[in-house]
Amino acid sequence: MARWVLHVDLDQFIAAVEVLRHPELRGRPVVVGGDGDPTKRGVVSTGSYEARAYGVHSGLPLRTAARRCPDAVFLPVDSDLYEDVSERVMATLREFGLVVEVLGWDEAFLAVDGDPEALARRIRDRVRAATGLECTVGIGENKLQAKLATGFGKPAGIFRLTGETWFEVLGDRPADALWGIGAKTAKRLRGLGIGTVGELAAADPDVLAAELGPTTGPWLVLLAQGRDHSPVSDAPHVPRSRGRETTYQHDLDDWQDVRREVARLARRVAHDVADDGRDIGRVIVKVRYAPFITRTHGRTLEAPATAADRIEEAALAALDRFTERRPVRLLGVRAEFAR
DNA sequence: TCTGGGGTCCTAGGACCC
DNA sequence: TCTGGGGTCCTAGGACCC
Repeated sequence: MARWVLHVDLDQFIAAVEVLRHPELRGRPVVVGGDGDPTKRGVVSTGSYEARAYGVHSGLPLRTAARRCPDAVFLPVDSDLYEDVSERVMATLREFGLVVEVLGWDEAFLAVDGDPEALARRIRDRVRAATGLECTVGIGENKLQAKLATGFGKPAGIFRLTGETWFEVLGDRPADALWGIGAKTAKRLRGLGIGTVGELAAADPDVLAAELGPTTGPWLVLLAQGRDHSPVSDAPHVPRSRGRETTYQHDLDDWQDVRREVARLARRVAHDVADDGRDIGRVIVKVRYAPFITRTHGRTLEAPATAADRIEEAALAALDRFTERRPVRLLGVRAEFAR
């Protein structure tokens, strides 16, 4: 087991990629999201640091972003481009001959020995030379520490967080500073008198097990203590499911349209999974009614299959389990691989 | 005209079985 | 006198992350 874990995280990745191909935008507030039209339904994928200064962050509705930062340049999401650039970044990381675990487009863990700061600097320089992109490197004794460290190194910095400095750095921070605790869990914890990372680290795992579940409760305590034994792994990822969903610019009122759209999404999913030849065991349909009420129903296939007809059939059968006929703003179809 | 799209994992309740 | 108890599977929903 390597002594150190590095977490490499590209700075404002999507916005940075767009600035690379539109150099005239450097230094301006750039917001990437949806189809680039901030009057439509959609959210911000990434804002440049200049945009973030106006309170424009990932997940913010585009319309709100346009109000907060009217001078921003709005651009559509170009997934294919980001995928290509991401591949180049990951290839650059693999050149170091270490175990590299990729996490999404713009993050990776590396298992390393030796002087981690020296290696972090070399990585940062290599990524910049190869792609023109800046990254931040977090250093820890495990993935959790490394991941949290990165937040303190941004932008373009290097930060080390260990068992020794964990509580000094994080002890007084709110629990949702941790990787895996969001707003909802933080609120439930506050209801139990647990506000900070330090308080969570000292909590009774049995009490949290009773409150939050047998796995989640004790895991949260370990999380707050900065403990994590999960290995850095470069094993290829085997997907569990594949789905497609669409938010409509105008709600669908006619159930005939809903049926047609579900069939279309199902065939798209079938096309997506056709190449890898793995059987589908179950199909789940998601309906988000206006204003924002989401329901799901699924259908297990009689026998696992790959044929588009079977997947469409299962999706329509799942759709039949929805009884409410109210306006629909989003439809989704997800196929789960058998086994 | 607030609130994307692609995922993963966990929980809880009911069915079912011995 | 109440009417076990445990295990597993299935399903819908919740929460989180990038």
